[in-house]
Amino acid sequence: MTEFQEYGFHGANLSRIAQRAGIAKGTIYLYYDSKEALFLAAVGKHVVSIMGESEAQVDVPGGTTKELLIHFLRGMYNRFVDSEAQAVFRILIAEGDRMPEVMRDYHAMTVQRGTTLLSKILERGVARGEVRPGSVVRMPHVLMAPTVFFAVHDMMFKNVKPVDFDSFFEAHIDMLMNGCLID
Amino acid sequence: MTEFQEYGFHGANLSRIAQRAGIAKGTIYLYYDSKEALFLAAVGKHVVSIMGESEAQVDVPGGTTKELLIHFLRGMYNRFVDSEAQAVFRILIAEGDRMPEVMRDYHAMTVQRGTTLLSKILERGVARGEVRPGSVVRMPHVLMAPTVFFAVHDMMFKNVKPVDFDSFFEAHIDMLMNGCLID
DNA sequence: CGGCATACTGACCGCTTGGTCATTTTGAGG
DNA sequence: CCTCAAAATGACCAAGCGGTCAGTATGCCG
Repeated sequence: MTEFQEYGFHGANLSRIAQRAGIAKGTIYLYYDSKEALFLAAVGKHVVSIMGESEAQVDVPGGTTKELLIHFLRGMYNRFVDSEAQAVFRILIAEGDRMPEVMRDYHAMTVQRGTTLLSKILERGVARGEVRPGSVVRMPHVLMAPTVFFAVHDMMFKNVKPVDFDSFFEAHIDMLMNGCLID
Repeated sequence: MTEFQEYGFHGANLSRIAQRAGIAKGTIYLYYDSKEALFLAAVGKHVVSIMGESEAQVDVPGGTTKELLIHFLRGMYNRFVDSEAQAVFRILIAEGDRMPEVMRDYHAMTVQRGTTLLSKILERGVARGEVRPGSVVRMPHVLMAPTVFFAVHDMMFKNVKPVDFDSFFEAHIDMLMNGCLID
């Protein structure tokens, strides 16, 4: 995965992968038919592992909607800050077109799952009178958008001008709770 | 650019690039020293062109803060929906590490410029009593995060489960204006 | 210890491709 | 129509890499 992330699919070198793994190049072919098969296996494995963590998130504790949202979003940030998850994310942005079925899985494990859970939290919040019904409830994607932004910004500009996580998270929560305009 | 976007740096093929350009492979080397030089030139040119458009955005018309924000954000979405801008964005995510100085330029032309302008709008809004001061004003990144999310989602999942732009934009504006919680 | 199957190795092969350069084409000026 | 310099060409080369396979190491069992 590291090799693929650093060099991309074409740039990745099987001799180097073998070296990193502490085995000989030929050994790879005892377990995988081709470079592509190895690549798909590596990506697929990590997509599954993300699903596992996401699954655990579904068991949210009781509490106010605000608490639930903070808990859920913090979990998302944690997952994205993880460098292996970021490696998968990055490589799927770059080379996802070559593997539509992996992209379907990835979508199901990330966006689909995330919006589903957010919808549950929000609808529960509407029922409790804690959440204002409206377009945000119908499009929960916008609530997790800053998470993705942070991950992308981190990948691209970590060495140019990093963004402080705590301030960003605070602003994220502040925005989704109150907005920034006075009506 | 198209070739690099489709195959990545390593996967891009100079014969094919020449063919697309309607010239012979050798001709490339009359103008560029190497594949890398060609790549950097292509990316650099598009980074500059994005700067140009961004520059134009600085001339915001007068109006309420809400109007200014909508105008500014709509401009950002338009820029990101453009397929060439997306190609540059995608390739910089994938291969930005190999060209730190390009990344610095790109950061200046996008995030830096965007946050600077947003800050101006917000501070003006605070002065006019239209904007609630707080962490969002200090971290305007979160206001443009959904734009980046939309672009990334579009790149990755266009063929899996596209998101309707109008609904998304509406939710974005709704969130930044009002938040979604009732306090 | 010996026999044997399984796992592993890395030198090797053939193909692809970045890069070169002797040769050809172009077109401006006389 | 000729000359000649600048531009363009594409066959060619060398290097690198995905993939193979004959040979070697390992370790279980009788």
